[in-house]
Amino acid sequence: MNNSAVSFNTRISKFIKASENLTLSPRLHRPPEFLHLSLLKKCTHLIQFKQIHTQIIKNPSHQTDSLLPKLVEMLVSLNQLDYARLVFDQMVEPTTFVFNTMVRGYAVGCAAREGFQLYIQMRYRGLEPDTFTYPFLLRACTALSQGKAVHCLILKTQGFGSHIYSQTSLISFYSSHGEMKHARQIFDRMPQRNVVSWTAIITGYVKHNKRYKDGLALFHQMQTVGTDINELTLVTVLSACAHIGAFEMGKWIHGYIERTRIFLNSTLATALLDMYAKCGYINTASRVFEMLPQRSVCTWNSIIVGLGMHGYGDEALERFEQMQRSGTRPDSITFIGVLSACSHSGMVEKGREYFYSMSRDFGIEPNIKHYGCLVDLLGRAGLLDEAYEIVRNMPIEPNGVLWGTLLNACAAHTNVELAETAMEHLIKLEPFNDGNYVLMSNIYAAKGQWNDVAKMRRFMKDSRILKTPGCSLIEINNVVHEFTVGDTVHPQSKEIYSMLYDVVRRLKTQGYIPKTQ
DNA sequence: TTAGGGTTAG
Repeated sequence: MNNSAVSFNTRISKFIKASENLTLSPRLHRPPEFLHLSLLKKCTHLIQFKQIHTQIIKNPSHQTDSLLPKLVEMLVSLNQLDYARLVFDQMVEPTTFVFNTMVRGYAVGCAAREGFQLYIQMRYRGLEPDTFTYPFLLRACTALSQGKAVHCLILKTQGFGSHIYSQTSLISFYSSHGEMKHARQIFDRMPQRNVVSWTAIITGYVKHNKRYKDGLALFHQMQTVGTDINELTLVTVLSACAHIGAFEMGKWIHGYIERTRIFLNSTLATALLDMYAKCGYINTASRVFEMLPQRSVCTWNSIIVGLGMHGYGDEALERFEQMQRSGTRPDSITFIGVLSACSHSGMVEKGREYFYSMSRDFGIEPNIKHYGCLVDLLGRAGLLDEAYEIVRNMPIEPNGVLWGTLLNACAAHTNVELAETAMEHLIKLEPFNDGNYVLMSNIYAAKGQWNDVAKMRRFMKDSRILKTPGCSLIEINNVVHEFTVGDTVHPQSKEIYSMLYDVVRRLKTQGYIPKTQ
C-alpha cells in the first residue's frame, strides 16, 4: 500500500473513532455530513468506500439525499457496479438522478436488460425521466429492438419534439446499427440542430455506413446553414476525404484548421495525416507530423502506416524507433503498420523479427491481422511454403482475408497447387467474393490451363456470381465524381468517353497492350 | 450525471 493510502487509512480511522464518540453525545449526535463527503472524494480503493458506507448506514439520518447518491455515483465511476447496486438498493427514496446514474453504469457493460428493469422501477415509483435518462438508456442498448423500444419511450414521454440529447443519441444509435433511413428521418425532423447533431449524422454516414459522399454532402449543407464546426466534425470529414481520396476538400479543411486556429489535438492530427497519406501526399503528411504540437500513439501509427503504404519501409521503421525513443509505447496497430511496411518493401528478415518481438519484447499478442501481414510478407517474397506453414499452424482460425492473402501470393508467383488449396477454403468462407474466382481463373490462365479457366468461369456463371464492376473516383472543384465500368450517368459522359478512347489510342501507339485476361 | 471523433492484414 502506498503512502497516500496509509495516510488516508489513518485519517479514516480517526474519523470513525470520532464519529462513534459523537453518536454517544446527545448534543453532537451526528457527525457532520460534509466530512463524509470530503472523505468520499478522496477515496481510491473499494475498501475505503466500504468503510465510509458502514459509517453512513450507522447513522440513519445520513441515508438521506446527499451521501448515498454521491457514493453510488462514485462507485459507478470506478466501475464498481455490484457494490453501487447494493448501496442503491438500500436507498429508501432514490431519485431520478440515482436511477440515471445506475443506468449509466449498466450502459458501460451494455446491460440493457438491467437498465430497462431500473427504468420500469423508476416509473413504477412515480418518478419522471429527465433529459439525462434516455441517452444513458440508449447507450446500454446493443440490439436494434432495444433501441427501438427506447425510441418508443422517448416518443411517449417527450413527444415528437423530444429533447436534442435524446434525438442525437437516437441518430447515433440507429446509424451505428445501419439504419440510416431512421437516423436521417429523426435528423430531418429535429426542431433544432447543433454541431453535435450535425456531426452525429455525418459520422453515421461516414464511419458506420461507409457512405462517404453522402457524409461530405451533408458537411457542405452544414456550412450553408451556418452551424458551428468543431474539431470532432472535422475528424469525421477528414476520415471521409481519406477514404475517397478527396484531397482538395481535405486540404481545404487543413487550411480551415489553421485559419480558425483550431488546436491540432492528436485525434484531429491522426485524421489529417491519414488523409494526406491516403490521398497520395506522404511528404506533406511527414511535414505536418514534424510540426505537430501533440503526438500520441495514434499519430505515430498514422505516419508509420502511411509511410509503409507508400513503400517507404526504411522511413517507417525509423519512425518506429523514434517513437520508442520518445517514450511512446507501441500498440497492436503500430505493429500492423510496421509489418505491412516490411511487407510492401520486401524486408522479410526485419518483418519476421518484428513479428516475433511483439509478444517477446512488448507483451502484445499477435492477432489475425498481424498473422495476415506475416503471410503477406512471406507470400510477396515468394516464400509460399513458409507462408502456408504459418496459416496451418497459427493459433487463430484463419479467415477469408488470410486465405485471400495466400491466394494473392500464389497469383503473384503462379503456384496453382497452393492456390487450389486456398480456394477450397475461400469457397466456404467467402462464397460470393467474385475477386477470388477471377484471381484463380487468372492463375490457371497464366499456366495455360485453359480448360480450368473455362471451368472456373462456368462455375461463376452457374453460381450466379457476377464480377463487381470496376469503380473509380475523381475529385474536381471539391466535388467527387464516381464512375463504374460502362456507366453513362454523368452529364458529360459523351465527352468523357471520347477522351478515354483518345487516351487509349495514344497509349497503343506507344506500344501499350492491355491485359484483358 | 446527458448526445458527436482518429490510426489496423488480401
